[in-house]
Amino acid sequence: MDRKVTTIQDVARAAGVSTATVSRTLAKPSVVAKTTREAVLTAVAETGYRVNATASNLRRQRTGSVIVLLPNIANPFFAQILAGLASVLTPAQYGMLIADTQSGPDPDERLTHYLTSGQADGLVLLDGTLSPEALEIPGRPPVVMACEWMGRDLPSVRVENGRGAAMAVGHLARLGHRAIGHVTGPQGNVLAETRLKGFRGAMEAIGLPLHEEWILEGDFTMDSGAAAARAWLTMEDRPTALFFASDEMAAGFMGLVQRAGIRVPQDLSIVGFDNIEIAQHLSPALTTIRQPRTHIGVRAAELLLSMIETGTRTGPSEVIEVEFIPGGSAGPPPPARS
Amino acid sequence: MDRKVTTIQDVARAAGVSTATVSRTLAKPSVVAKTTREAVLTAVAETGYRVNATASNLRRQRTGSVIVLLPNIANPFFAQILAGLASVLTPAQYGMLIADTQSGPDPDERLTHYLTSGQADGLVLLDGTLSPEALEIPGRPPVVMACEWMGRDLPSVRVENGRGAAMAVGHLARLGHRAIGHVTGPQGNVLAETRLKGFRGAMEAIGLPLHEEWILEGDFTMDSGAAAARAWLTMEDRPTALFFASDEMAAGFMGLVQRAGIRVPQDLSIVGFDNIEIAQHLSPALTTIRQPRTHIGVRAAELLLSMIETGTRTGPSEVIEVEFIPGGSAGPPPPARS
DNA sequence: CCTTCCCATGCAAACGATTACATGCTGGTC
DNA sequence: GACCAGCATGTAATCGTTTGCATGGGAAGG
Repeated sequence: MDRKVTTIQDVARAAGVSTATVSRTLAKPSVVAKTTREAVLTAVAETGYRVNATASNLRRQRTGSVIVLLPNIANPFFAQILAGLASVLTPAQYGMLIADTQSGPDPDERLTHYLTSGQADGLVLLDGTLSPEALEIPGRPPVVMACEWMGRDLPSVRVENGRGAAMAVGHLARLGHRAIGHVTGPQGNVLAETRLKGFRGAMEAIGLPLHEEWILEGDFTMDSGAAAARAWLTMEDRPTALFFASDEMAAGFMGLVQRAGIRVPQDLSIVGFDNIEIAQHLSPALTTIRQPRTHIGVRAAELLLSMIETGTRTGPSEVIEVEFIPGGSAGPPPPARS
Repeated sequence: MDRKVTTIQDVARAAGVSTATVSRTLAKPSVVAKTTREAVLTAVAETGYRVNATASNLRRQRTGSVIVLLPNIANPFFAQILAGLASVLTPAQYGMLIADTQSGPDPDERLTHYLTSGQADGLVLLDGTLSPEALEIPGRPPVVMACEWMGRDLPSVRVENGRGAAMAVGHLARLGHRAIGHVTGPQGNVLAETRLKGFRGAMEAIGLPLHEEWILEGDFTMDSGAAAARAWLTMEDRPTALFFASDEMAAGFMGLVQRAGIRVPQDLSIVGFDNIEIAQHLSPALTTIRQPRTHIGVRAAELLLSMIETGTRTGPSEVIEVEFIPGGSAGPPPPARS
């Protein structure tokens, strides 16, 4: 029966029309007469015809898919952004191709590869550590960055990172903390740097002393949060509160210091960033800054689709609001010793 | 310059050969003479030619991509499996298309769609709740299931779920627990049912009493773990230990009972399943059963690729070992009251 | 020197759709 | 009745590759 795939020719024969009419019936039903339209649709149903996407794409000079390039697929942080992207791309009939920049030897080379391979009509870039030069390819498809950003001409969708940091510091200061530290993201990462700058700015604005040794470097992972915890435990003069550039680091830190007998928030206050799912299920629940990741994905996808449709290479960037999420991990500082 | 894309014709002209030779040079370099091969490669480099994947796929009757169909993209549990899949598919020059079954109205319809749309050469299925009938499509591409399974003819890659449950129960029993409960995954899920069966089997084998009211239903999420915690807190006769069908539920449960003043493991012992990243960063670290998710993804991808290459629709299933991960969340039961 | 064979290459037909352009028909207007 | 407009449909070129078959030339063997 269905041994060979049915083509548009088969449908045309069955309906007694030309292939052109079949194609038109499926693409713009309004231009064909009602009777023929019905005949064609019946023939389609009978033969079980499905249009061959590859052939269609070849003729229409498009691919029908979008590549999402992220630093590391295994990082659950991106899962929700992917969900947001998919919720827009799927209804718009675009496939979502996932690739990461870490698995190969040269991340920039991967980007170039995907930009020139013609495998996609557009690209969503979630890795801000790539070099902007890799994007300077004539005739490349449109690119949108999400979460991170670089250069000024590349459209991006991101949150108010600096303001989030300021909200965290402000909250801790209002609780009475004066000795506030920060655990950063990886050096060279624009998110990490912006949050650090936001932290410094807020400390200065409030008039709190800034101890450079209270700024610990992390890389957004739980393990690096735990490493920061080990460093904090050995400090002679410890900050009474810490703002983390990511919830993952905050969680890794909190777990380790709790196992070392430190009480949160009685001995130490903690504020994270992102509001990942586990945050509210920790004990105590994590006080954090919410970053609406699904929404970021949605907006990035919408932006990219509009660029694909209009053929633009550049577009407006969008900055999305953050929200303060109170938890139990931040409280008043312990009474001063000595 | 690069206004129009360069085609194989341009390269052929530049190298002074036919398009056939160019194609052969790129596909099987061994069949063309050394001198011509070099001339072609030079021309390719000069013109910046990239083969048009769509045209190539059309001619070769393939798509060069694989669809991964999962219940919910936002679930971080799948992120590591995706990483495993990608680590095999990318080097093999296959694109990885991601789609979920939840976003549309009818999950089965989505599966049918992807099986018939001819958008992929193969499909990795991570959702075992779909009906097997949806797979009975003549001429469909090969399908491999990962983590879950259904039917007997569909190849799958999964872990020893029953054995993992038995390991958990055995550990708790050796610590002295006799009152052991279980929080299950969602009804109808094959993983949930197998782990539940493993739990019942182990309890019986060891000779421990089974209280049906100590078997709480969850759905693998942290929220459902928290809900189970609320139920446990209201129980008059509480189990002293709980085995959870997922780490997420265990984490959600532990957070809530800890905030209610319960001490883990002094008052209650907890064992999870999966060994998600957060497990070892909780306080106490979660005792759990490790499921090597990256490896599952790797094996599933390898299996699928071999099926694509050989044109088989069926293949061997594979069951991967689990590993007991000791943590701090399981300890001896509290001394009996009254 | 003549076969025979094989190797490297070219020719041209697919792959399956879309769409600009041509055509034929219907119906309205003067 | 002639003419024109406009609509529905058909014809055929095209998208960029891959690959079965044909071809030509050189080497090897007699």
